[in-house]
Amino acid sequence: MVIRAVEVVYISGIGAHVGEEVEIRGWLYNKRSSGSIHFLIIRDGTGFLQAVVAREEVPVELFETLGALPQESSLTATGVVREERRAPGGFELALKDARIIQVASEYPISLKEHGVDFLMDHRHLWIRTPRQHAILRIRSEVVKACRDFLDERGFVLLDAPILTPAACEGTTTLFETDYFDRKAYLTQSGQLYMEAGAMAFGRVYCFGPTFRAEKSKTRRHLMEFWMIEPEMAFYDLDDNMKLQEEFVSYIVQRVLSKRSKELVDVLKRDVSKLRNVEPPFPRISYDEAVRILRESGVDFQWGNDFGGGDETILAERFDKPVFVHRYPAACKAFYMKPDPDRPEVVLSADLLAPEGYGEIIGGGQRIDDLELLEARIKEHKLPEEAYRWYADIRRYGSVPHSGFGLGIERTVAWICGLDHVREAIPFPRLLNRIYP
RNA sequence: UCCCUGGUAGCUCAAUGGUAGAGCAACCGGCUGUUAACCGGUAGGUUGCAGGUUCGAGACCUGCCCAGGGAGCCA
Repeated sequence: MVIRAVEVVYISGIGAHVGEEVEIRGWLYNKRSSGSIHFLIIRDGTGFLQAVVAREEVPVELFETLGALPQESSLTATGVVREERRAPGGFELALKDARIIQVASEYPISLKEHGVDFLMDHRHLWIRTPRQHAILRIRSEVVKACRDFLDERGFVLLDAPILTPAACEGTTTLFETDYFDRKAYLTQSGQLYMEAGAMAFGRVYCFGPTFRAEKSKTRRHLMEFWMIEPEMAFYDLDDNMKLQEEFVSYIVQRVLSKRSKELVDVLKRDVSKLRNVEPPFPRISYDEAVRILRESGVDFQWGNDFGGGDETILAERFDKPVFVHRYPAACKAFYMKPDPDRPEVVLSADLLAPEGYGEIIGGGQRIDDLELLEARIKEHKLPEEAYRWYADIRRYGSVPHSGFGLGIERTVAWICGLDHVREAIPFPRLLNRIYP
């Protein structure tokens, strides 16, 4: 049994150990020196702490070793915690002893500015910095909030497969792979499987990566992104939107209450724009959206889908996320239920985030009539055999049902105020970029 | 696939068609409260690649490669 002389603590909880001798374990983030006194900034994953090394208080060899230690070297340090106004964070460690675990090679990421390409090539190291910590911690909180919200309401997590036999929506380009001499595709949505799940469990959701082989090159696109997709039996379009606004509000308020430090201190986010994200959200129809665009001087043809610029114009009209419902059927996937009052539009709703972050949710009520679904599968020239199980859902106890998919990275980018979704995921897959 | 912008030291960037430079990082030295510490010094270059124009090209022209932003498509 190892007997430790001092308690090992994490920097995040250092304030509870003032006056005590503790050990911290981590990496050298930065150091400064005045000749006879070194200031080591040590990070341990939970935070950053300044350790003070005074020449007269440690052995000469240790003083010199620490003074020459390269950035990101790993070490343990022991000393007494004290409050100190001059130290970043308000506390510091009066270092008594340290053990170097590894002397790092020359570290590529300096504390000065770097370009995006360079940082992306070093993403595995970039995630060690405070800004990336803030973003990725918020991502972690967003995911937890999503799951807590649904779990508390009795939803069942039902994981969807990633390898699929055919396109879910038949529109976007899929990544193809070999499945023992047959073709298989990386999923672009778990929704179809969730519809089966909703008929089994009532309310379900899946959460996982989805893949789109589109050659998109914008700040809103990733080839691989994470989506949470709830699906509810006996929900119509209005029930669906009501759930969504509660869901999104819950996520935003959770991040505001648990991660405001990251949001405000590190990311400098203007949180006043997030505070009023509470139900209800405004709802406009596709027709109204077209009217708004035309009033704004956009030459927009009824029947087209909105572009990124159009979405920004619409979202700018409101200080909350806004629903755009009842799109033309031609814009949407084959399984969307037509509006009984106007068959040329479907009972879909997209949720547009404010401040130009675009569509964060796409969803709608699904076709529950077997004949109509089969007709749509034919119209879209989809392989009927592959969709046989999907049609079965309408064959055995069909009920009205709805669902939606929320894109995690776009949601995180919006909440954090990022200018690109690539920072909202630990290791982004971008067009022409699959390293690291 | 298309449009726009860019590619110079490890990194971030300068350089009227006329001797390729600075800051940071590295290395050597100095400094007892630093805050992306600071001060002095050393070293560091096939200017993305291939052609062309010119007495002379990092700069101008052509092609290609790579990256960034946007369009289309989407969450």
